[in-house]
Amino acid sequence: MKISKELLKGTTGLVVLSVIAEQDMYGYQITQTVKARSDSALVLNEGTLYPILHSFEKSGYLTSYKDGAEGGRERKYYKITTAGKLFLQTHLEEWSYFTSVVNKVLTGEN
Amino acid sequence: MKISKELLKGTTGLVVLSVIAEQDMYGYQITQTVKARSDSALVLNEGTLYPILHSFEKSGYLTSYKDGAEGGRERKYYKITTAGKLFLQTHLEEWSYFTSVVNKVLTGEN
DNA sequence: AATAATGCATAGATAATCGAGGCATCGAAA
DNA sequence: TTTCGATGCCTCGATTATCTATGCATTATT
Repeated sequence: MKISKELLKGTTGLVVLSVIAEQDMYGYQITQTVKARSDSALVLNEGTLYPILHSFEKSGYLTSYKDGAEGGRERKYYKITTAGKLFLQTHLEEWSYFTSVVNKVLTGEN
Repeated sequence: MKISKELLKGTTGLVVLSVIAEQDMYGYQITQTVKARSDSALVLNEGTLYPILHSFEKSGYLTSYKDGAEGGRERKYYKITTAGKLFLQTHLEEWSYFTSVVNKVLTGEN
């Protein structure tokens, strides 16, 4: 098993996909969800989030649709695709493997 | 507790410092040690490793000395300093916290 | 009326890592 | 003996994830 560059460089994409996988979400909602769940340890900058959403949509991992909520203002919701679920699953395994391997090195096991 | 940018971007420095903390090591030895311990999952590029060693030395986390081994060729050994140990300790805690927080978000806990 | 929060988006700067190269020594195989 | 892979250190330019800053609009609060 080999760890991809993207995962080594950051877990942002993984985090974003995983919260959308639970339920359709719009950008601002994603930032708030991640922040809340991480006790404010993980903060998604908009300058980071939106390009990721756009690139995932372009890659076919997400689709988007506009919705006006309950008579309120319009939001852009993202929904995970089948390809996105597959991508998420492999990268979740990769993350798990990555952390175990790093911990192995850090603790000096061999 | 706040996660530093460096940790978010990579664990390379952490891994490097932690292996040197166990015993003095030279560059090539570090790459081989990390590779062996990680079942070849983590590979330190020389273009990544050497700049890190130099910057850690400049920051006072490492000192270096030349040694000819057992009548063999000369190698440049790195040794961790007290400041380096402190740096390592805080960043180990940070890594641990970071992974727990990411896992929390990924598993949907709240 | 003003301000903070919500909501989407992009552009330029920053910085970690990569890929490729340079150069030298050493041991083993051909 | 020569050639080639492994060892050993190093630097430079390119790539790319992320950050900071900005723009603009709507909504709720004070």
